[in-house]
Amino acid sequence: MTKAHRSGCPVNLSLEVFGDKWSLLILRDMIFGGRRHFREILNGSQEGIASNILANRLKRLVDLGMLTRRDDPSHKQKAIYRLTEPSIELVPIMAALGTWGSRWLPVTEELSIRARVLGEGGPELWDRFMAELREEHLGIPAGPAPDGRTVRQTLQEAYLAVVAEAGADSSSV
Amino acid sequence: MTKAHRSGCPVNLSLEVFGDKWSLLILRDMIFGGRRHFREILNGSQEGIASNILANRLKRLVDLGMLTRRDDPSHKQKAIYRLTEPSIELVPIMAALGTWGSRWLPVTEELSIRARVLGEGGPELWDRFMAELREEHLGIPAGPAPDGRTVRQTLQEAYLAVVAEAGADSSSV
DNA sequence: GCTGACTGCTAGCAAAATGCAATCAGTCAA
DNA sequence: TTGACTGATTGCATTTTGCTAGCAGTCAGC
Repeated sequence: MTKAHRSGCPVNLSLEVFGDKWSLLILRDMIFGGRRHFREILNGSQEGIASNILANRLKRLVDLGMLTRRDDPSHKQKAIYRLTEPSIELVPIMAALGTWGSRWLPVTEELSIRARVLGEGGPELWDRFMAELREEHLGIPAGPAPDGRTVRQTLQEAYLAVVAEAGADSSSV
Repeated sequence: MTKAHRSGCPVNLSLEVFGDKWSLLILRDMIFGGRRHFREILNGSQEGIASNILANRLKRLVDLGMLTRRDDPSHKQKAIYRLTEPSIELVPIMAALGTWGSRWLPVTEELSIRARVLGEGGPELWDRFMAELREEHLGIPAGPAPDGRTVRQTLQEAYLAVVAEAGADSSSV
């Protein structure tokens, strides 16, 4: 099943895992948006992923060990997708991508504020965020938050502040 | 010509620039391998890019402002591709990708030693490397190297040390 | 001059991936 | 029993990729 790798270079192998247009966006929504169900990801995506692509990518990411899939006890047809340690450790990459994109690309203020806050927080904030993701997805206690708020809450508040300041109408996330 | 963006999210926009299987590898070879000519990239690539894909990607990266193209005075048909400030600032992303890939994927020791050294060097080393790239590609003096060697030389020496230790036959880069 | 290696880059074509819309069978609350 | 919802699947047109071959022009050496 596993196709041969093009090379043993870490950058290349990383690209073989998430070097397509969708995989990293799915992981982004799971990491920052807290999404864990198929429909949550499908409908919550700003970019509008197609359901067949999403199904394909979820399967692939599970096969690659980036996600795990389990049945949701509350609904026999529902599946819960969880991050694994490798995907949790994408946080620094997400931060680097967000910082770079915010600097050089035509980002919108609402959608880049999280990236900026995370980037400015530096490795300490990333570590804290990863600890919280481990608690959420792997059941490993993270301990109390230094400032009483989770990192995701902090990011969300920054986002909401921008939205409120920017104007009136907005609803997502 | 410019197609509409899927969203203003920095991660998404970054992926629209280099979220394919080849663009980032081309930039990797230019950054770490010092390659600046079409054939250098084509033949030096461990992964074996096809010439039409390379031509397409180079054109695209120039259009996007990630590279510049100029004629080589030494040969009327030769072109020199140079990094721009945005692509030079991919160094932290490359470092993060390299660190993550080295930890979680089946990398080869020879091809991952550079990533490890760069990752362990941290932001100071990245800054120094970027300064050297600015000198090389933009003509902005970098000042003397702290230890008398360029970062690329340091990485290359680490690579050669691994190759020498590992066995006998090797030639690339 | 002539040759032969080299320059960036194209052409042709099969295979694979993507995008889009419709649809599926099963589940659950009301 | 209805109707909304679950994670997917199907079919089909379009786009992208991968591979092989080849292009016209350039240059060094003889």
